[in-house]
Amino acid sequence: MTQSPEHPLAPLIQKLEYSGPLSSDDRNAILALPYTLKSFEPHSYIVRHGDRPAYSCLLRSGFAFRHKVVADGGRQICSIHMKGDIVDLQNCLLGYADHNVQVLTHAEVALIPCKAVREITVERPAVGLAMWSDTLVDGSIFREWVTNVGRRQARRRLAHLLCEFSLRLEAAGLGARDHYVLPMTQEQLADCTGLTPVHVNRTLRQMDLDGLLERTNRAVTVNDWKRLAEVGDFRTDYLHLREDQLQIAQ
Amino acid sequence: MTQSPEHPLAPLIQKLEYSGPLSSDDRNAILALPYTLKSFEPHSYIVRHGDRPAYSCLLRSGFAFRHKVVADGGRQICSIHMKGDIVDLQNCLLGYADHNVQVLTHAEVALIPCKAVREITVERPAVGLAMWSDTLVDGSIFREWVTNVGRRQARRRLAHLLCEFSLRLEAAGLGARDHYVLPMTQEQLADCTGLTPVHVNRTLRQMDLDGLLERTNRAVTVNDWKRLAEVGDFRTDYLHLREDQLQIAQ
DNA sequence: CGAGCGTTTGATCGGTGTCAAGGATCGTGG
DNA sequence: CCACGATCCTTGACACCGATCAAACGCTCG
Repeated sequence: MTQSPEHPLAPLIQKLEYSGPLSSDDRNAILALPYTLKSFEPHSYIVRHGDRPAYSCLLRSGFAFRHKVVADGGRQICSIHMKGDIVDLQNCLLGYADHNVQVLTHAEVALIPCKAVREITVERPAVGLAMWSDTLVDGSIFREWVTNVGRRQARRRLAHLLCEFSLRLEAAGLGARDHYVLPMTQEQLADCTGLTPVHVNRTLRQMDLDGLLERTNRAVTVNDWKRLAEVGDFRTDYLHLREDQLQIAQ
Repeated sequence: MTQSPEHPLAPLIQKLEYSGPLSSDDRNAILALPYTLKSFEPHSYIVRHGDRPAYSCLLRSGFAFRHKVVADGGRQICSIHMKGDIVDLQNCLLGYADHNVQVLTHAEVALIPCKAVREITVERPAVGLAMWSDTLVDGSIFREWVTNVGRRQARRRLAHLLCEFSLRLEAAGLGARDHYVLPMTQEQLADCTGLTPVHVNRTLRQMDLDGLLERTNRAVTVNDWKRLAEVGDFRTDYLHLREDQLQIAQ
């Protein structure tokens, strides 16, 4: 994206500008936030259910996911996060973590003190509004996941999930909607969709046979995005992306 | 609750103080927000998917729910709302509604212009933080719903939903956790849990037979709340209620 | 080359959906 | 005060989607 070495907090600006451009004062205030850099090994936890973290984590590279564990040991993944996402913004205001956050791959993170997050929202209301907007988009995505898991059949569910990834990766500049790297195992896909790994395997295989997509290792190639979106009952609106972030007309 | 006639926006203060007390200046600023009163007949829509509303709706009485419709006509309810909830705060910042909001019962609502909502967050940062917190709690509840619908069996799912209602109603001063009025049909419970009405009926009946609860019309009596919480794999933490709002020790 | 992890596949099981019909309750109007 | 219709609840028989169990296969990385 950038030739010059990127400021560690630059992805945050990019993300917060999803809801509209910020003034240069606002951008500078974001870049002036205090932070500590940290990296996480694959599968390690950023936050555990019950923690009372003093920092917010900005994902600078890699992928992370939120999940909860139920009584019988089952796991449900509630969301996937990528570069630019703040994965535990809520802990700053709510005090304790109500779920786990774990990295998928190796990940680079910037830790921003909660206190600084609260302060910037007071001193620069536009930044506060942008963060609030980001939280609202998060909520919108959760609603779509409730719907996906609650009311769609396996095939649609998986297609929907793949469509969501493709657009979010595209918007974040991490891939193209019809060809991208998805660093998730079938077991993790199962935990996103409330299915079992076995059934995810069969369903993906069938979609593959039907020519909907091709899989090589973890790369996904979508042959006909529009068709996949139809199968997945997928609408882009809930992602609340800007027009110019959706490069190809849907 | 109050002897003197309550200010129409008072429930909003009560709700925003879930995350901590506000100063009297902040409270007065809230009460000074412009608003219009409106009532909705049972089953009528407050907001439809795709709308671009200019107002936020504060629920003053009655119940409402958010829902989405999928390709085959199925409906998924994403959340239930009660007195004090702002049911479409997100539209103020995000521009358009990504889902439907419908009332369950007759409901009294106060419409607050989006502009006024944005302004108060700038002028009174503490109010902005409280609204943001409220959005974050919303998100937490959505995550729990994803988990509930994705990874729990029908019996646990329903028990969990009933536990959530009981605590939220108790916190809002609308009932006791072991006895309350739930104005939902079994079809609506099914749409909350991703089940069919028939299966909800059978499952509730079995819970009734097992002595977990008693149902008369729409009133629910919980015989042993702790046991219901166990069946529902229910933890209170995700609701982010204050200690003093949970009257009975869990 | 072997271990470990993830993927693939088959056989069978079970929880929930579907279809269908009857019963209860409640508001409304004669 | 009763009749009626509408809506919701209840129940049974059966079907099916996805879960479970088990085993083999294929990468990839020491």
